[in-house]
Amino acid sequence: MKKLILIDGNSIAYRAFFALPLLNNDKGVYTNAVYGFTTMLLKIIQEEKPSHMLVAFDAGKTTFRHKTYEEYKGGRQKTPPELSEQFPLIRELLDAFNIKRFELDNYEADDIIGTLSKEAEKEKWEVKVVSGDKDLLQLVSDYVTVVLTKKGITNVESYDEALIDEKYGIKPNQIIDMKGLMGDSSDNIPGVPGVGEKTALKLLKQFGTIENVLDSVDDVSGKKLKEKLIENKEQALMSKELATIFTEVPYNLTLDELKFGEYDEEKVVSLFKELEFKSLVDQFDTGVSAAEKELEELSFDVVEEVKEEHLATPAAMVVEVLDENYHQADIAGFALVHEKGRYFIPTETALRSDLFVEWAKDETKKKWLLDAKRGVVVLGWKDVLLDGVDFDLLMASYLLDPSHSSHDLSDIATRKGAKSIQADEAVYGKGAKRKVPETGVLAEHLVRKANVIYELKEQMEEELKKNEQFKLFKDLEMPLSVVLGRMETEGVKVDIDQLKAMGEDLASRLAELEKHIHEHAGVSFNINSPKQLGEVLFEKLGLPVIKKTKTGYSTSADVLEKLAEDHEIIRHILHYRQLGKLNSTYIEGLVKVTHKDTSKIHTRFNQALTQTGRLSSTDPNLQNIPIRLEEGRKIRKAFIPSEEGWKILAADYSQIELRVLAHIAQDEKLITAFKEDMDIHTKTAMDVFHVSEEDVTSMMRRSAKAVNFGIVYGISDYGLSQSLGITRKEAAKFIERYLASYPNVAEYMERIIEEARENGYVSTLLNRRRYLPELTSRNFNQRSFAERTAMNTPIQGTAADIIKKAMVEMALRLEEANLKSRLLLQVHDELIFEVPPEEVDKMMKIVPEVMENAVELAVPLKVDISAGDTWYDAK
DNA sequence: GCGATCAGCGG
DNA sequence: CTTTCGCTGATCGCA
Repeated sequence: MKKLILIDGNSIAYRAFFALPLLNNDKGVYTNAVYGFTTMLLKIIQEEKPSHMLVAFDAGKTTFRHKTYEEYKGGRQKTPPELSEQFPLIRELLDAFNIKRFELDNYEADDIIGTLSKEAEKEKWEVKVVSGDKDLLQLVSDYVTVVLTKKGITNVESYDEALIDEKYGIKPNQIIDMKGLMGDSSDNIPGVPGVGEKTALKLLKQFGTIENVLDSVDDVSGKKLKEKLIENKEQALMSKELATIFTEVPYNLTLDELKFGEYDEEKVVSLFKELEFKSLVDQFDTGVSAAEKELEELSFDVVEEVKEEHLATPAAMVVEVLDENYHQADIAGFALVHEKGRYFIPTETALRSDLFVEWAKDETKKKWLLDAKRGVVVLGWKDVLLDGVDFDLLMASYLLDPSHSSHDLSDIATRKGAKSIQADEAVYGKGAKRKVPETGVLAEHLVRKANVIYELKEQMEEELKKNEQFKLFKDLEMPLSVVLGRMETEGVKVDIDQLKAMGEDLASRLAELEKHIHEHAGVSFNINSPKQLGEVLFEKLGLPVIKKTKTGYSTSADVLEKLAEDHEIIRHILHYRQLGKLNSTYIEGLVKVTHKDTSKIHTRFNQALTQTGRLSSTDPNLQNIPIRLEEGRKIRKAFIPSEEGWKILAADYSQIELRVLAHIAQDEKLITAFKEDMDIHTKTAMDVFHVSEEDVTSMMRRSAKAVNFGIVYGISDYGLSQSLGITRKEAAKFIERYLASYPNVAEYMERIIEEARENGYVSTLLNRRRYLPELTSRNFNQRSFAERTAMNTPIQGTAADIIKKAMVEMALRLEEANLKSRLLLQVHDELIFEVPPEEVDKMMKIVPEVMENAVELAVPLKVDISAGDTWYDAK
């Protein structure tokens, strides 16, 4: 049975506004109407569990009713600004809940609601109309009830025909007659003077309709009343007309589009947080989360010995690892769900079973997982090969919408309307308290997880196909996860002794620097504490305060550099910072994660995190090993091949993002520049400053480079001003000049924003998507950010697509050619391999060829490659 | 033991 | 008032 809720948005917002004191959040935004609206909404959702929902709003000031009666709604107080500023927030709220909202020029919310309720009624849907306006009662029928607010906002009363009869003694369709007679001061509907509710009802009980009253006016008792009725005949009829809800509003919605159900819980909670609806955040976290929902019964078997019947294809599979870091981690257990049943298999039972191990490595046995790489790698460490991964729910969820910060199975289940399951955190606990629960609890949880994967596979693939992302999913990200898994498991060899030697050197130099700094300061303090350092510099030494953070003085490097002339201590501090960073993050950090026996580092690439499609690397992050300063670059000397005599080979795309930009903007100037393999920053300087190549100064090139940098990373004029040390205005002018020099780029920037606003998302060459709802935000910062994102994501994302494609292709080539060379790392535009000496020449040819031909663009892709004994030497 | 804050590395 | 991101480490206040 379908159940449609129709909400009179304006009416409820008004009610909420006047019912509640003027709350505001710490940014000074009034939120009381939003709050009231939200509580009402949550209550309705919880109590009514609607399948469909719509909130209607009044559109402009005038409606078709004004043609009938100019003074319609005349004399009304203007909407207080404290309320009108809350409407955009209410809209945002509804969007977060994925509730359709609708307004239409010339019509009131009532008319929209009336039209849709009639429509739904025809389909025999149950309809609930929510409003504070009694006018709506005219819509009540066998299928339609009207919920009116009584006092406050959540105190409501549901009107069906019986209740209307009880209260007024009339039928719903007589409400308009009642209004016609008695009028409505709030809408400035005149009615018949002297007739109030009592008289109106009395007349209607006797005559049924206004028309009948007027026709039989002679039978009306009371001389005065009779006169008034005759005198105001036209006015009464007009008033009835005004009060009549128009039920044939032209609209372009189908009832199905009003479907309510899936929405982004995170988005809602984050909006609540922004609005400071603390109680709602709490209530929401527990009240709507899967944890509190009653879980349906689910039968399953605990496998004691793996038999044929436990293994089928396709099968949803859970390989549970509690440690966040899955390298060399313990497996808590397995679950399999397929057509033959649902099973929990204890770790040992599975791993000692030849049947299971054979099934796992059989690529014809299709497995569906969440985070396949995790499963593959953890089993790999136990020498169990997992092949035949046919579907990865994590990748699917990420590609469909990368914006979700959690791709925890319970969150995906909630979002996608699958059977709800408990969050891992609720089952295992978090932080130090995280532990494996008793077997029964664990088994059930894992089986439920596998069950959800099984349930969602088709739906997710359909969604991917609908978005034309299936190829991206199946031919790029899925194979890539296998490649990444191998890279992670292989690891990178580290010369630990060298690392330690560098550490000792750094430690002694740091001690020396510390001594100097304390002497200069005349006091011993912790240099690593920005708080203490700030006190010393700005209070004790009285240096000028250049920038403040929200908790105190800023002591960041750019601030310190400005103070370098003022005091000798600054140089030492900067140097201390530099060495300290190297020592703690890179030396100590890397030593800590280097495997004792093998001297290898196993990072993890997160393939489902960034909004642009880039990878990230953790535990440790091997994508930010120093290179710019020689001192730091030396760290790379410690990254060595894992086998004697092998080489490290590094291949990086030259200016891949700007080449991608040239391609998508189809900018002839840029395309030519790349075809001729010019130095792109020099070229940009030439174009922006209108000078010839010889006249480009280093300052010009630096500025041009910063602008190019800004284009690639989507920074603001403020960001550019910071990086160039100029004013925001000057930075804005630079950008302007850049865009004037490359009109096609300017056109692209405008086009992509427009397109994103229309579609709600931007996409990359290979159809990766990023949704940008903030493009319509009323908040300048949010909107500007979304606009820069719209411009930048197709560029950075396409570059990510390209290198990912090259990686998959490369893995294939290595296998086909039976090469021993191994891909070790990816650093956004760079691939690092280790290569046996006899393959170096071959690889120096193959790698650039594969990378440069990963896709075909309007410009050539260029790859620089070099080999050396260490990562440092591969430059 | 945890989260917030500041700082700094890479692309 | 806040302006590429993602990751890590040190400090500090709080429980």
